[in-house]
Amino acid sequence: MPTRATELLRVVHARPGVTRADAARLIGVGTGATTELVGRLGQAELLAEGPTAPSGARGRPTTALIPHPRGPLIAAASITHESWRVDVVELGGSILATAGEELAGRGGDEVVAALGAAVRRLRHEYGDRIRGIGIAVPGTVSRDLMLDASNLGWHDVDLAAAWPRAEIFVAGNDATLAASAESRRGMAVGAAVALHLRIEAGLGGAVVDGGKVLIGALGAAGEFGHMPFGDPAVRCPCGAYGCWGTAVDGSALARLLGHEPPRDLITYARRIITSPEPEPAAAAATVATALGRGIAGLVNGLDADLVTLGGLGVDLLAAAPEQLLTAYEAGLMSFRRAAPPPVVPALLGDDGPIAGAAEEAWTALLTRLV
Amino acid sequence: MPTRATELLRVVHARPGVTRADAARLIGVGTGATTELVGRLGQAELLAEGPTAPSGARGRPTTALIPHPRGPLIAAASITHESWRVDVVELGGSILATAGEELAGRGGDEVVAALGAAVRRLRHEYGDRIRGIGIAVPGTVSRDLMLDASNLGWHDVDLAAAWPRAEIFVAGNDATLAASAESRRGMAVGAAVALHLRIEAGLGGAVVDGGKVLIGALGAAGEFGHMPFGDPAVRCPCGAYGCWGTAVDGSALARLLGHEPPRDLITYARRIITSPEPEPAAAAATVATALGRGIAGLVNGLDADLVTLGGLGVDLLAAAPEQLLTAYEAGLMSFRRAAPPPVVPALLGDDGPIAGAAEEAWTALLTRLV
DNA sequence: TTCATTTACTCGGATCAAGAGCATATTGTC
DNA sequence: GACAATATGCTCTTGATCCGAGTAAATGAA
Repeated sequence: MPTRATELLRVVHARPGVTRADAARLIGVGTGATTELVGRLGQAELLAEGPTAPSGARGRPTTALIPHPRGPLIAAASITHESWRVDVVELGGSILATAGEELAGRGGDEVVAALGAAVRRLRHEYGDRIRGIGIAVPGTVSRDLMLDASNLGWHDVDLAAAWPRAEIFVAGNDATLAASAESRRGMAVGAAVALHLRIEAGLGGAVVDGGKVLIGALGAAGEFGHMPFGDPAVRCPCGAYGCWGTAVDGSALARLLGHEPPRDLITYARRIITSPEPEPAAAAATVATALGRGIAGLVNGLDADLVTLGGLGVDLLAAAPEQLLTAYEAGLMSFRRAAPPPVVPALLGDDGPIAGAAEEAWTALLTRLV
Repeated sequence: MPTRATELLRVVHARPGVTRADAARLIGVGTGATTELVGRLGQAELLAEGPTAPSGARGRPTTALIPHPRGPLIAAASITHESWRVDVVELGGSILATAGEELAGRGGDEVVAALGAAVRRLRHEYGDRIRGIGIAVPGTVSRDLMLDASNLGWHDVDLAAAWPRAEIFVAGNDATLAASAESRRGMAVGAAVALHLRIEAGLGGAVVDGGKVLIGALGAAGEFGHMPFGDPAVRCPCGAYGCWGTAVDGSALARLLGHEPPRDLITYARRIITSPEPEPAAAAATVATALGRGIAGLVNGLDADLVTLGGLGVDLLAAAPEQLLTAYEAGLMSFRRAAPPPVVPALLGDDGPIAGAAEEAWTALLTRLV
């Protein structure tokens, strides 16, 4: 078991502003130990106590546990297909500062350098309070922090350059990190097994089991877009045939509509999906059906109790809910049909990846703060 | 973190006979703490010390840590499509006693009652040393320990009747538990993400991530047989279409060969797969291809670094390795093809499920032994 | 004002673990 | 056979953490 101090910090991170008495009950310690704990963590400049709104109940009033004004911070960054951003995040997830700009066609190393410069500026401002960084990227990250983002045409981009020798450095796929955020501060709080699917250029996702994101042996778990749920005749850029991703992303819409595959698949797909015209709508419905069927397969295999959708998945669910959910329920094993796991839009939307980067970095940091 | 005592017991369980000095290094304690720990656990009748083979190296010889002769035990049980069995398992996984018999067509409640009687006899023999039970079953187990085994025609069988009010009671699907065993004492030791697939009547499996088996929200994870990798025209008994299971089990062979689906799918399938005749061999090859393709999809999505096969999967791999592995590699994402995760027969074979039941029960027990 | 209720603080004791220093048991060398 | 080298085990001190019992403080209700 982690130490009581770590447990308390975790509780405050998960529920900032929790009352001291509630927190003590949650981690199961007596009032004596709580005094000692809160005192110690206050001395260490990790926690502070603030006033609580009067509860109206009897008894001595308690205080709220909040992040210390000089406490540690995490830099959370996100690179998307069109921009990058860095936030400074305190215990509990609040954002103290932010910076960012458009990619403007720059290459990966340039973008990482710009991001690194922003991190340095923030570290100058906040000093050693910023203890580490989490980065969400639209691609796969190897163990040695090299990024491959085929959609952006980036290969072997060294993420570590954003903050060499950082004490905490976590990087991950945007879909993976969005899933993490969704399970802690989004729709999937409390879900036993949450499945998050994110369609942007291609289909990615992640499984969160008991609050832990499955990262995979190489950090490439969640590439559900490359499961063969699709048309075996369609070749995927990955080299395999029948990949699900080729049936649900912008390239599928272009194929259905006889268009040339556009350069910006995401913007194109969003335009088609939200189009009121019958032909695009039919294509969207076809794609929604393929999405629903595949979701059912994943729910069958992974026994998820909640599915959250991000990116274009949200648009598809909004545009063709009937087709998506019908295909979904038809694909479920019969014993699941009585209570199909809900398929819902992710709560955090486009902030999911950066929020997840903050969560994962904070999780790593919390194990270090005694 | 778990207490040092628990850590030490875990080390001894994982590597019975480990030397005292090695164990101390593994859990990172000094010799002083080790003396105290081993003394305490010896007093508690959990560990004993035995002689070691002379190492030939200089220095004071150390002792081997072994289970205490009066230490706690676990009953591990397994029900298959043709028999049941109970083992008494000590710390470290050694089997002290065993009992079992054929099912002989009996119903689920009768079988559980017979198993329960065997457990009572063993408890009479070993007394309170037997602290709990783990049961592997060929079906799904709900949270309240009701078993559904459609292959045996059993529904709502109350497993708890085998030992009502047991201190430790874990039950699980045979494939899930075999995966657990394989990851601790089989081929998958050390794998980051191990995928285990088991074909018997239908296809089941499990994912082991960092030593932990994914159990799913309802305890039904690993039903990969119901992912739609198969022919969308084939209806699965589960109600969905295109389930992978329908493409790789005995029913697929029967369909390919134009046979009536036999009553005992497992024995039938094994006969077909191992047949030297060209027609059955071709059917087996077709099925092996479908298996390989689906495995690739799972590896892509879950980022496993090892795949172990159990049940008929072993026979298929032996009968048509070429077809299986070709389809497998063709289905992998291109970046994986340089080093495809190995697909190998499970080491524990038919003992996988019962060994997994023992592992899971021991894991549960180890958290309780101070 | 008084009491019930809830929470916070103080202090003694128990447990656990780390580390220094010393003791012990074996192998290898002279 | 004596001694050095090496590896391990034991004792004791110190410190951190945590629990529980008892006491004090702050609030609402009668």
